[in-house]
Amino acid sequence: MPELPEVEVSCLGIRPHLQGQLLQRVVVRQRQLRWPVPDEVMALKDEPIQAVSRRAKYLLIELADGCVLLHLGMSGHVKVLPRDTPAGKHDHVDFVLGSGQLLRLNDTRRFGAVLWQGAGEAHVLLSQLGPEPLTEAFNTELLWQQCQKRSSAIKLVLMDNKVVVGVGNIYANEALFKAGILPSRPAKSLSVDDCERLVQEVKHTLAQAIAQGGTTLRDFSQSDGKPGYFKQELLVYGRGGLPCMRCGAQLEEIRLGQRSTVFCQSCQR
DNA sequence: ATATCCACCTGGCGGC
DNA sequence: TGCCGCCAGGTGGATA
Repeated sequence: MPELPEVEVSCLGIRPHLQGQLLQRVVVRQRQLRWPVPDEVMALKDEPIQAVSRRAKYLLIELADGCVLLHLGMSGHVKVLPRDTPAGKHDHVDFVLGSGQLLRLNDTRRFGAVLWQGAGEAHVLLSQLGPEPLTEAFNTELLWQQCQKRSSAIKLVLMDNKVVVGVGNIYANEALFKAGILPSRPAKSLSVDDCERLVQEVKHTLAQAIAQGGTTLRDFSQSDGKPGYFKQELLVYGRGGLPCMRCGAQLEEIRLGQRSTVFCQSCQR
């Protein structure tokens, strides 16, 4: 479920419920996520929440002495619920708020994580990350320079979070299709023009998905806001073997870096 | 440094 | 129905 747009929409959704509230305590039912939930987080007591933000696919809950980092992995999601809501399967962690509500992390596959970053420190997992895709820091020049250094397929470069964060498998497929670039093209072979189109389509696709998610996933305090998502907008992802929406040719499906990759032989070069 | 592959975990689906 | 293999939105880490 979570690519960058879902994380951003989650961030926007939970922020009004968390910001300015007291984080009274943290209830951990399953400590073993991708890494064990750190002691510092387990021990939190009556900490005012100063802000809620996002970096890459991490949600940041900012406190006075540091920051709780949440990563949703492949199957995680967060919800704001009344405090007395019974916990169900895979409801691993609750952040109990002074408002009478709680923020609940549910993660079936447990690839997600809860981490701690002390005030003034940069968590090692965050310190190596590339620019945010929706900022000016991610631009044609940067992508082109990164591509010059790489012999691997452009799709892999696009999904490398040292190059740019937040471009997962769905949106890599989509953006490459819209930019008319074959996913398997060696990154080195991209022209400045190719990079310009690609940067533009990455930004456009992510922004559009956020806008859609924002309309379907508005209320995080309800039991479920499971989105109609962005699914109806997908042009290639999940459509291998089906006709290209643009030219009608049969879409190809291959594996690239062990990830499913779909493209149109005639629309992408 | 870079590229490749594996691992982590649960559940849903198609095929037999 | 039941069992089996395969696949899934991520990404750190081991290995060559």
